[in-house]
Amino acid sequence: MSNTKVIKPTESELEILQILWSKGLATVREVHEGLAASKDVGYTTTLKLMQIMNEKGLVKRDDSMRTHVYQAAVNKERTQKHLLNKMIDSLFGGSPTQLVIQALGETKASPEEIEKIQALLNDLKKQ
Amino acid sequence: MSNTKVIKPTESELEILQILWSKGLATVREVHEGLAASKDVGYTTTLKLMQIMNEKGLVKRDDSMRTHVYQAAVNKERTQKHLLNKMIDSLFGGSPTQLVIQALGETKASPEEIEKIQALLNDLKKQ
DNA sequence: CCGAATATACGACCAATTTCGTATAAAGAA
DNA sequence: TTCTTTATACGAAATTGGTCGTATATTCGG
Repeated sequence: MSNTKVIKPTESELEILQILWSKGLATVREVHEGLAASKDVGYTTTLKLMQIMNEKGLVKRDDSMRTHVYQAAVNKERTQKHLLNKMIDSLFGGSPTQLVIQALGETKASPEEIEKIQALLNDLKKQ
Repeated sequence: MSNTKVIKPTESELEILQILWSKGLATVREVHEGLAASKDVGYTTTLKLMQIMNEKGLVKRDDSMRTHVYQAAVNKERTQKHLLNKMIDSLFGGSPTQLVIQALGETKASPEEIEKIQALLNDLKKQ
């Protein structure tokens, strides 16, 4: 009953999910305006993409009104985690540590953020 | 003169690069056997892929012998970093910290590895 | 009521990726 | 030498992701 499906959004789908995750509910027009802010794309392209995402189960929609209202159907953290794990496996030989080291290597992380991570690490060591 | 090229290997190309990075030098047959261990694929498919990668400059090959010998032409760390940054942008709102937190969240990192990361963080804080 | 604006549906196209069949040449075994 | 195995080259089908045009319906302003 839970979400054991394979999550594999494409690049474009991820962009749309980003917007839906931040907005919660959104119409195609709203999502499209979000996309159009950073790239050049036609309205029907966005529409089609979202229709396909609906078929795939990546989003849900309320089509009881003429203007459909969409929302993400996949959990943000779970999706992040899933893709992250894929990358860890395929690029970092299964070692999350290697990935973390690379990610921190050239980072612009602020001191506060660094301390947040340190706190997390201390917790991890304890158990 | 240096490697400012856009690195964008596909999924399959990444699998092949993994093998080349670990082996250093390898023939198509060797790479193919590596791939075939985990997925079902024909020999000529692997061959074709590697030929294309050669054209793209992702690998180099020595074809002075009948059996060509390949090696990766792109740097492993640079490739990792590049793809990591892409993921940070597209999935974690540009925050490497968020990615790190997710990656550490459910990790199987050993105490030694955690300390390695902590040492790195201390260095980062200093400068 | 009528025309413009705005919505969804849907088919079709294009480019990139992946797949493999087949041709051909070289090497090895008998 | 002759048959089998093992290489590479190459063409082409199949798939997938992304793009958009066009048809059609609904809503809205005047």
